[in-house]
Amino acid sequence: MDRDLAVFKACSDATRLRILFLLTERELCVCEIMAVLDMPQGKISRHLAVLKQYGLLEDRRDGVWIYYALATDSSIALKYVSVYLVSARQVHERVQADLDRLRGLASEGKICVPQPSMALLQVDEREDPALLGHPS
Amino acid sequence: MDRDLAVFKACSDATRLRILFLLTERELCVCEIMAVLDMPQGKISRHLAVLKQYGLLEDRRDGVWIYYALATDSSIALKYVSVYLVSARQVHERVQADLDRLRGLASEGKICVPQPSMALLQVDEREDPALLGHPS
DNA sequence: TCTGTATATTCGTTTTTCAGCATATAGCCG
DNA sequence: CGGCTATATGCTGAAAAACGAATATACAGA
Repeated sequence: MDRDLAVFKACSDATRLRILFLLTERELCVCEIMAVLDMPQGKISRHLAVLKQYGLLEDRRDGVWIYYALATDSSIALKYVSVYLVSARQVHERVQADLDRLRGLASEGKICVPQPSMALLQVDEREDPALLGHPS
Repeated sequence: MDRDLAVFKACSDATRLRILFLLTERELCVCEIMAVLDMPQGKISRHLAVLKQYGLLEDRRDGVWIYYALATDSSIALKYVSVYLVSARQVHERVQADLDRLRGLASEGKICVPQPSMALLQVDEREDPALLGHPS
């Protein structure tokens, strides 16, 4: 039961709930979540750490980036929460807005794939965000 | 989404989760919950108030006693939590123990139904808990 | 109206949680 | 190695949550 309790604790914060909804779309790296929610990096990282510690998320490293994804049912409660997330994501406006923003980032080419370092780009080119492999 | 968040906040406390599991059995009055969980009255009342405020419970008064029951789906999250509660109650040992204790109280006649006041009973009879309409 | 019981609520304190800021770690690439 | 970037973590203060103990309210019955 403690494991289930941990799941509910993990879900009982607005930021974490928004993150969970975002991750129903696909796995995401920290900077993508930062960009969508427009929150400072430390805050996002800490919430991700909580979600991972409580068993809701798994992470994998790809070079410099760390991708987080919804964990595959590690407790009874998580199973039901997962179904809830998928069902409710079409209903809540704020979630819809977050998902739209995420897709917007992706279509602009701001996706987390290994790209040449920003340091390689000329200063002038930095003004065009489409050229960047990553959001700042 | 705020309503769903409230549901998760309500579930993110061990005592409240135990209360919710108990209420999957049937509606209960405060003193029954007190007896099963063996916790002080003020604590139980406050947690019930939180659960009610967050929309998970409804209450009705019957004379001196106030019965609490699971609310009928007031939000998306609550719908899934309700299904979770019913599914998980057979799995968790602590929940089983609580439910057993509840049924034990009921079979001993310690049920919340209007009964003659304890003051009416002779002092000697009080020693036999089966004679009491209510747990103390 | 007075007594006793069931429940709610207030108060003061302790614990937990969260945010912001700064700093540390780790990987990439030159 | 050294610089840059992505991410994690430590610290501190503020806000929220939870508790125990005491008090208040509401109802029943004589």
